[in-house]
Amino acid sequence: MVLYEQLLIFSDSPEDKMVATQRVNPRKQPRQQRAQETVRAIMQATAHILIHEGYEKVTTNRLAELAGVSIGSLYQYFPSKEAVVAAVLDEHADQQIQLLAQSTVDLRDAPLEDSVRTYVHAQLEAHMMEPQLHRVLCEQLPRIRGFERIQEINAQATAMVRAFFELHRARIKPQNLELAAYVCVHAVESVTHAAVLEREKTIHVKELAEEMTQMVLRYLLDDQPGRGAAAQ
Amino acid sequence: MVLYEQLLIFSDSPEDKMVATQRVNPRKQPRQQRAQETVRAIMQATAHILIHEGYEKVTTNRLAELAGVSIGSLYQYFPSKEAVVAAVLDEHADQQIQLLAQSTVDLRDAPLEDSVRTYVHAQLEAHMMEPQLHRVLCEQLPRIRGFERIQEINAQATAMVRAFFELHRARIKPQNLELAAYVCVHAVESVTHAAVLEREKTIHVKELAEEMTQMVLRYLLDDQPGRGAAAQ
Amino acid sequence: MVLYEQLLIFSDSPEDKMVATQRVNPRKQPRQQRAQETVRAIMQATAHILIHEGYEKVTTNRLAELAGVSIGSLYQYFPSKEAVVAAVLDEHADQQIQLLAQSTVDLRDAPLEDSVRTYVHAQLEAHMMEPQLHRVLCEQLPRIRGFERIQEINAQATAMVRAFFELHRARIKPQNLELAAYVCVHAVESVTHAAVLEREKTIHVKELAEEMTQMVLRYLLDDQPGRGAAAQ
Amino acid sequence: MVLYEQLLIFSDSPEDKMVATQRVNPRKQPRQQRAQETVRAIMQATAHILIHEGYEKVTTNRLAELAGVSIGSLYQYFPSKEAVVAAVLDEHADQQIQLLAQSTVDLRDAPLEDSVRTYVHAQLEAHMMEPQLHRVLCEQLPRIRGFERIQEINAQATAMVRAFFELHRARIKPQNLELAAYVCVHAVESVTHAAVLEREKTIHVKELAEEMTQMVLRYLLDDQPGRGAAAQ
DNA sequence: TATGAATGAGGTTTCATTCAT
DNA sequence: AATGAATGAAACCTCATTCAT
Repeated sequence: MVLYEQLLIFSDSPEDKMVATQRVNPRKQPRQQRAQETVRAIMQATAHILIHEGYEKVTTNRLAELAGVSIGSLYQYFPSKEAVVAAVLDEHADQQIQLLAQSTVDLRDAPLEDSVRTYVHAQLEAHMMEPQLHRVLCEQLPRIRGFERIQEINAQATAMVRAFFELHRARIKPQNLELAAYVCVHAVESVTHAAVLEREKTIHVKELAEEMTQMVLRYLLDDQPGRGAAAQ
Repeated sequence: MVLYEQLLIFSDSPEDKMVATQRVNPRKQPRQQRAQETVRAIMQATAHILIHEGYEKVTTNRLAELAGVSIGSLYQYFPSKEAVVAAVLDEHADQQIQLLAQSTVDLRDAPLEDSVRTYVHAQLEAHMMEPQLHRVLCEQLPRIRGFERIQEINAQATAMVRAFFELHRARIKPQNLELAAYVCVHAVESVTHAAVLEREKTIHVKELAEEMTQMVLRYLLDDQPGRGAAAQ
Repeated sequence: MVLYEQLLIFSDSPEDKMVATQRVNPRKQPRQQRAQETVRAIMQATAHILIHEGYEKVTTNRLAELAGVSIGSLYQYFPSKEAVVAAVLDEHADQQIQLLAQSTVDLRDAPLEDSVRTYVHAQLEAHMMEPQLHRVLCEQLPRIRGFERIQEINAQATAMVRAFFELHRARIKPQNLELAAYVCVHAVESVTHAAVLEREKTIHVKELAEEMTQMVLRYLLDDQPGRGAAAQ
Repeated sequence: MVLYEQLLIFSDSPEDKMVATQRVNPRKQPRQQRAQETVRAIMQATAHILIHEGYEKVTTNRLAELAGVSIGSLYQYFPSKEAVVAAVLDEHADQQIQLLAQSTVDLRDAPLEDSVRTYVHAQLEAHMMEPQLHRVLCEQLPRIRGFERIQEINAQATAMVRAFFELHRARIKPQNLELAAYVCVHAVESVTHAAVLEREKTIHVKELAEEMTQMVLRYLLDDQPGRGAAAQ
């Protein structure tokens, strides 16, 4: 439960999102169902163009056209082009966080080895949701808000992992748990990231996951129990 | 010498660069000194705007104005705005590669422990050259060409590291050297990357370097001789 | 009726024109009346500049300014400068064809002499509609699309005249009716053309028409009935 | 000899051309051989681009590059881009006129039938010299100077033909010789023109020539002696 | 005389956004 | 609420021409 509770910090509750959105979006909230559909259509159109044509091709007029609404309607619900893209980005990030949170529920009592393995797999899965959208958001959108969000997520993940390490402090070799958590989180996140973004699947995902698990465990532990079972 | 020779593969010789540049740049090469100065001024202006105002503020007219040349002169040497930015990017990447190559000369006969430590430090140093420019190139320019270049560099680094692992195969635990090299290169590169990009220097560089070194070594080796000596 | 039906082939019906225009014009069609007026204003401005200043002076900014609309509005309805000019050209050509078609209605049962005379006069009248615009379109616009259109029109006119000759084959001397039609159509068209374009009206139009009629008739017929009546 | 002498009016003598060129070209005349070659290279480059890419693609920088000279050298001998094109146009027109003049030497004592036939053939040949260049000059260059030159040439040809008609007035039916000459010259010129410009050689040149000859002769003469002999 | 670097006015076009309907 | 016509600042880029070397 440790992880679950921590992760919920990331995930904005619906109310939070309203507030957050309102910061970027002074426009009225869609109340009627028709309006909700309009917003959805716009965001889908945005994702579609991002995936298939890239950020440069995202223009508000095109978004509206593809969404089948008028440009005026778009500006009823989004205050600017950036706000539209940010909404798509947020939705994707939220989905990732949800997945990560769900995957790491109830790790409190698990052995360290299993927890690490589960975390690594959760990261991989999270990166592999809608990989095309993920790719374009990572590659092309740092300037909108992506970078901050990723750093923010990683910072929270580091805090969580560090807290988790505290529970197992006795077995863990590195003295500086903060630093150890930082290194582990970033190493796992970015190897995962790189693996997902490289289109050619020369890298077998399961093998990669196990290798990362090994790296983290060997780094953390002096003794390596259960290693034989885990080795590929 | 192993590393040195391999790394020189990255670094385009001046002649290669002429050719490569020409592929993106159908414009004439500056022959007279005056023209060389023009090109330099444009690239410096570009770096300056990238650092201080971001990519969105890079416009050809502003570049020319800041460089103190006419817009026409810019287009004599660069076929497009993207080409100017790409040139800056290339120059920076080349400098990084040079540094990495120089730092890892003569690792052939060194013990594995020292080699890894040297490599990690070289990565850190390479990322810390002109960190502001580095930051903006990483954050804002993936779409120009940065992503491909980074992947390319990492791919070559992986090949190099893998070849290096072969030399020490006897001591190395992971069976799949390709995968091991992949994981190590990406982990080191991206932890480094993340550390450099986070502005707040809460992370002490030397400590971080040592931690990454430990992670890699423990991952690779069954025995950890000299670990006491390496610890700071 | 022969001529009338044939000529209607030239004249695109409104629906056809929509389609044809769309091929050159990926922009949206004006739906509201306001938009129609905008399009009209742009085309009138274009004609005005073409007539009074020539093609070189046609720039999109000037067109928009003279039309009293913004440059953006111009690009809402025309994809390029050339498209604007092409639209003006098409409209003029269509008007000419309409005139020619109307003038040659019901020639089926007329004697050859009258038919030829009517055709010659129709050509003259067609060339004399908006002669200034006609002049500049002919002189300065072959590269937009004018040349193809003229050749196309002449090709269709040749087919029509040839079919007409077949009806009178018995009286017609030249054996190769295709060739005869080709020569007659081009001769009449281009003498007319030259006469209209020469500003100085040293040439009296009526006389010229009669002379061309004589040329064609004498070329076609062995006997020249009614020539005395027609002679000037 | 009548035609020959008249035609020489068209053809500028070398001295005249110097003068004429100087009107458009205040630059120094090439004296050294090297300079002559420069001028030649520029004009050839111009013709090449005109033929293969059209007028829009003619830019002074490209001309200089293709000619293998510096842009500065181009401006030593031509005062403007238009002057370069005009020089090519003039050279071509002069060549056409030369050909026409040579072809119609010694028509003074020939029978009218032969003279007309010779004239028609001469027109055809004149239009078929370098047809690609001819085509582009006619289609794309009216605005430089082409139109005036063509009208001018036709005006002189009309004068000549009219003078020729005077010699044969007794046999010629049309009363208004000026008008008759006008019609004949333009009809022949433009049918020829159209035939040459239509790329598909569906029209057999010899047949066409004979047909035009017949048209002119039948128009001019009441009796048609030797017509049987002429018909192919 | 020849070179080619430099110029910069001015061209075409885009696109985020507004606002009358 | 929805529409879509209109806006216009501002982007990119060309190319005829000049002039220092």
